[in-house]
Amino acid sequence: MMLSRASKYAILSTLYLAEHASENRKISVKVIAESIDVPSPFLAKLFQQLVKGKIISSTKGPNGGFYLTKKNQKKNVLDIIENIDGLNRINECFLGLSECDGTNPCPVHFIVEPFKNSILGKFRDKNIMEFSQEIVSKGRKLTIKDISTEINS
Amino acid sequence: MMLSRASKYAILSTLYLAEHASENRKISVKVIAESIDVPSPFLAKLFQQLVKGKIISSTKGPNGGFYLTKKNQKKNVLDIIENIDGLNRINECFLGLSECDGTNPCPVHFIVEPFKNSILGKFRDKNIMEFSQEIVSKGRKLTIKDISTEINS
DNA sequence: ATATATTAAGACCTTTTTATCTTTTATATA
DNA sequence: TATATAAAAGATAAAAAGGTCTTAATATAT
Repeated sequence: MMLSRASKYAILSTLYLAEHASENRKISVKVIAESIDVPSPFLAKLFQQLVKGKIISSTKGPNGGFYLTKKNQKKNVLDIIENIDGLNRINECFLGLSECDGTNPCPVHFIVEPFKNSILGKFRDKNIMEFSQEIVSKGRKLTIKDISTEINS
Repeated sequence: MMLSRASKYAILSTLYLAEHASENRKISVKVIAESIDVPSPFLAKLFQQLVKGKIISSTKGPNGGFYLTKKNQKKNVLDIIENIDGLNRINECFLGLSECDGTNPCPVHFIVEPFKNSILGKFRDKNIMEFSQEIVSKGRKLTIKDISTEINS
């Protein structure tokens, strides 16, 4: 019931593309990596995979970079998670039981299950673009930059 | 917002002790490891740490093993998690944002937060013994044994 | 055409987590 | 008191996750 760091990076970066990139304003890994403070070679790998999965698009060369086509914009956050982590990970029992369901539930099953449905709904019901627009309209900042570490540097 | 495998093992094994062990019926790592299908040397390490953390107790030698004292029984599941994973891990933002709270929430903050409170409550409000009794009274089996893998072996 | 900017691909490294093995120590009991 | 049994301690190994680097391919602008 949790995302890998890779998935988190992928989600944040794809949402960044949704907000800032377009077919004629492609953005390079380097720029995104710096904006949301993610290691850029690692993000490059993830983006490669997302391109293969047809969740984002890319072109090489000058003024190249990553962006979302109309089709890409219809994908949702769960597609990103599925592409990077697979669906098993997010569906595993919170306490690690192999057989955990309504008939043989773990002690927290009936707390976890509604949450899982709710968050999976959130990740499925809006497409990337709608999801992004909601974030923008509410003025939210999505960054993993740690302010306290900046003070130390 | 997730438990390590180590924490899961520790929780299940401690609950096993709560149900099956007592001061005059100590149980060895080997027996527990087999019952709930956890690697026994790994569990031995975890138990060492839980003993140091005064969450479970042990005695060496013949008829030795692990068990819970009255004091141990008053500990709760969150104490186990804290001892093995620390509390940071379970408190991290679901999407990995460094600053995620009510004022600058991530897109799923208001879904995750109630869940987190609810599950932390569950892990804190009952002590180990009460938690275990609830499981037993409901006839639940806590195992990570995978039935499908047993067919293959 | 050529130079350049950028992704693609894949090998490689590091850290963390999970798991194992070996030796030492404590203790019950015969 | 000797012996067997079980945990404690710590060294080591394997696997997974996270991260880096180098080279190749390719699209674009000039």
